[in-house]
Amino acid sequence: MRSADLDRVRSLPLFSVMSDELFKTVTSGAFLQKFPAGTTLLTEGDAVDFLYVLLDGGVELGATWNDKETTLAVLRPVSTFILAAVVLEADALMSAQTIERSDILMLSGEALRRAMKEDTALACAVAQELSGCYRGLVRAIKNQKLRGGLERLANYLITQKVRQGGGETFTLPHEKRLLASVLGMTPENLSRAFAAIADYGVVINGPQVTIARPAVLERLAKPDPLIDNHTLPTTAPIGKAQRERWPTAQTRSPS
Amino acid sequence: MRSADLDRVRSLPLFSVMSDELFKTVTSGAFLQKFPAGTTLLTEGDAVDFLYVLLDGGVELGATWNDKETTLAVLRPVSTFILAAVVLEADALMSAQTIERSDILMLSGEALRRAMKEDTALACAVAQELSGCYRGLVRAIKNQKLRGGLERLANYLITQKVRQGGGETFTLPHEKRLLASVLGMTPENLSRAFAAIADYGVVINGPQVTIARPAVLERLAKPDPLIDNHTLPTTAPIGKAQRERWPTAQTRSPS
DNA sequence: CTTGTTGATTGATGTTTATCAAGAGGCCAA
DNA sequence: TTGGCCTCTTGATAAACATCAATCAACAAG
Repeated sequence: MRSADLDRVRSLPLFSVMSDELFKTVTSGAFLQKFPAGTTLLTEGDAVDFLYVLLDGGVELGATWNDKETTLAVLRPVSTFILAAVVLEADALMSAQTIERSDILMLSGEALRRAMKEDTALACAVAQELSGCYRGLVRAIKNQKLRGGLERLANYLITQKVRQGGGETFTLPHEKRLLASVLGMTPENLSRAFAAIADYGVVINGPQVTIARPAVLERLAKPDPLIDNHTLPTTAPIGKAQRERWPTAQTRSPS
Repeated sequence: MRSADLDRVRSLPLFSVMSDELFKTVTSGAFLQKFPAGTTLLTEGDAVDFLYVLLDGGVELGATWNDKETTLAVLRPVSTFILAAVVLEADALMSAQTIERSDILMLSGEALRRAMKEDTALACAVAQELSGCYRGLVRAIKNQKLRGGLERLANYLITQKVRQGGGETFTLPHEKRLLASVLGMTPENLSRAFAAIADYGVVINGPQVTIARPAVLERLAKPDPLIDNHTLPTTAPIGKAQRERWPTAQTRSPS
């Protein structure tokens, strides 16, 4: 494994607190793998043997029931995933699939669990990471249960705008098909929602989105810090271990 | 505080791993309070200074946006809540309100955070608890995004039946008004759903529910271990630290 | 007993969302 | 270039869900 990749892992809050030797122990049995787009890394119900770390590319976490499918999160580097299942040694509740060619580091779950028992700082870091993930899910449920489709889209656009620097125009990071699944609607309905949101000063041009009248859009979206996590274009790797961290909200590739 | 209450706290997975002295330290600054029904313990956005432990009664965790309200979970004894906010020293994302007269133990969040740093076993227990909570939320989102209202009700009824011993008839644990909020629908719609589910062999009589033809109801509900957590009428306090623990799924009053 | 309150139910109606179907445009490989 | 495939879009229709209004039963307070 390239040392640059190791450094990126090391800079994650989870691993930055570990001693060098423990880090070596945990990563010794690890391997880095490259996957093409569309690869299923994990299917819901599978036993989970590894903690995954997305170093490059993109991963969708999804779930299925009764021939319906939905997306729970889209991950960008650098993110860990299925930490909760690793901690509990439980089966996965979500499936994971690459959406682009991706570099993924796989760490032995067993080794991580052992390391937690020996290193309080690591165990605390895991607890903090899980807390951040938990709060991200609380936000997601509130978003889903309290808002309608158009409102979810409006808030999504505002969040994207902030995360991409706050400029008037930005680019949708995924296919609209996938976005629809994230937002909990059908692709057809997302199309109509995009058409409807034009009335609020949003201009769509393929993947390019321009928010012409932010004030008008905000009056529709009513963004709320208790639901939307706008705070993530921070440049520093980690301000404090305080900040809420949820997969989809992870620090962008730091370099 | 009564020693019986302390014992109940001690038997929680979170606290059973602590040494006696550490447990004393953490609980020394704690106080037990009795609240009448309908008391707001915490409003979303509030700073969180305490870890709460519900010893008796019931608590609703809810959230609000734009004059709409929804229930994220209903807790029964013995349950802890807002652990994630305590770990991150963050503001609450949910409100907490008693739904009955309740006994609630409040532990200093500060003390708990300090204890985590000193006791690996505690930090690991917190990580496991949070993992369980996280997975509970994953289940909740899947339930919400993948199923329709009638399906959610059907699965709720099956879950209640199992948790109450599996008999043909059982009692709804809350007002229907609250149940509707948990299931993500209006009270009116829940009423209609109850009427509709009669076709599947479910007889409603006030709060009494009889599932006359379980097989028929299951064909509608299609319960799935990756969404529904049926496994909780266990008598033992804790089988292993393995079992998934989510507030609403907490061990019932042990005595 | 009467009154007021609250939760539950039912009906009528409108909105939101899903489904089915069709077509436009881009992209890749033969 | 052509044909096939995919995404996105649009329209027509149906199902699901919310809202508004009214009624009823249960219950507590006067």
